[in-house]
Amino acid sequence: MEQISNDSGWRGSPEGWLEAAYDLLLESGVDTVRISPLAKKLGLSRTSFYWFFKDREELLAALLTRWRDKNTGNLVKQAEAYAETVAEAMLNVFDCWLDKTLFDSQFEFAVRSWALQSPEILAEVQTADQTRLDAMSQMFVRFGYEEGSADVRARTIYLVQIGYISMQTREDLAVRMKRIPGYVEIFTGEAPKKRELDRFFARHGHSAG
Amino acid sequence: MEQISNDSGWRGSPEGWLEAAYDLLLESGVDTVRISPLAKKLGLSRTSFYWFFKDREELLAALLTRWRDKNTGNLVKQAEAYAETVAEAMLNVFDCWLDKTLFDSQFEFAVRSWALQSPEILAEVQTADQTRLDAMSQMFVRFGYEEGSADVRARTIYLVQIGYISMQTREDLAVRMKRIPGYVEIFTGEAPKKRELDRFFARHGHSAG
DNA sequence: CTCAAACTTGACATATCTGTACATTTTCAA
DNA sequence: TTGAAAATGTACAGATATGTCAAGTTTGAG
Repeated sequence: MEQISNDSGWRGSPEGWLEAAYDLLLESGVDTVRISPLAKKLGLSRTSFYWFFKDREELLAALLTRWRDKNTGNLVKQAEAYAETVAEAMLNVFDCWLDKTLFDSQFEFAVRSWALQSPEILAEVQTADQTRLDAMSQMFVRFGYEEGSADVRARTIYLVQIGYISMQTREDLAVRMKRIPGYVEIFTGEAPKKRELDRFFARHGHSAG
Repeated sequence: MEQISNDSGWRGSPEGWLEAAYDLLLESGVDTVRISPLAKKLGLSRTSFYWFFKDREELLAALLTRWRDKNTGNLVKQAEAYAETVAEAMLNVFDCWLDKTLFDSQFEFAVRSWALQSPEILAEVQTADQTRLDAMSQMFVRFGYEEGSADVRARTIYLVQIGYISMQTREDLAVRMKRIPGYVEIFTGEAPKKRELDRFFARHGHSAG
């Protein structure tokens, strides 16, 4: 009855348009997410778009929902995951920064840029920030850090990542991995144990340096 | 011969258009920096713009030059400023984050968002990042930190700030001040001395909490 | 095979931007 | 006070976007 699949003979589909919109958003920002170029890209008539979406706004709203569902959810999950030590807990969070299936950095940046020109989007982003920061702060509290210290540490980790995203650097995985122990030490105040790092590296298909 | 002042009888001026463009850029991103709206805002005819600038591109280039001249310059200067201890050096850098005359955060964010849709701007931003990171890394080296550690610490400070900018939070100065000692401790690995903090707080018209 | 629903399209009406040409007004300086 | 330079405005031509409509085509279920 409610087939959402696309290989059912029809050329267009809500998903098709959404996917194309997503690509364009990441590539060059919301302002370039317009129906005409999208249609050209998909090789479809521009007006066929209106069969699936009421208007451009509805498409953008769908894009935002996609972002909300993915990034915040996984980050919170990782912050709450079981760990024996703070270092391990932190590395669980780090998983997000290295695994695209957990956290989509480019999407994140695109949405944040979008927020610049839309108060509604800004509100969404700030709600997400708060949720994420709370989850991470709680993580530190769980390991005995005092409330205020936990807050600053959670902020530091989060801000470093948001900053990293905002720098739009595309560096080698190896280069980033080399910095991981340093970050863990700065963030927790103590050096991570070798076996904690090994487990982390293994998880990301990287042999310990 | 080359009067650049604006109160010389003429309504328009390159500076007037640039200023308006700057305002709009910070408010709602590059894409909204268009000549028509600018003209409306200034109460001038749209076409009179072309007396001062060849085209829209030239206006945007001027905007970029303004950014480059301000933000990177001051940050590097603060990182190189004299200090007796690391904590003090770091607080010198922190000056940038709290003093709008030293570093324009909103401008910074707007330019970074702009980079999303323009490879040339992206290249500019990445050059700036490298210059700034180098200056801060050098700062740590000056205080005896080992090269690798200095790099990660410089990155941490910088990324936290870029992240903060990207979060677009407009919080109370008092709230931010309360976190300063925590940040210094995380970034340098040791707590700042009371008199270092006092001097910093005084500089920013804030009585020690 | 057929028919209705699912989908596609081209034409239309409208809006907003861009840059150029040229005529007009304003200002300052001789 | 007058005239050239500086600045502004009106009109035009072109590009690109938006959304609606009515008429078409494709698809799968019966």
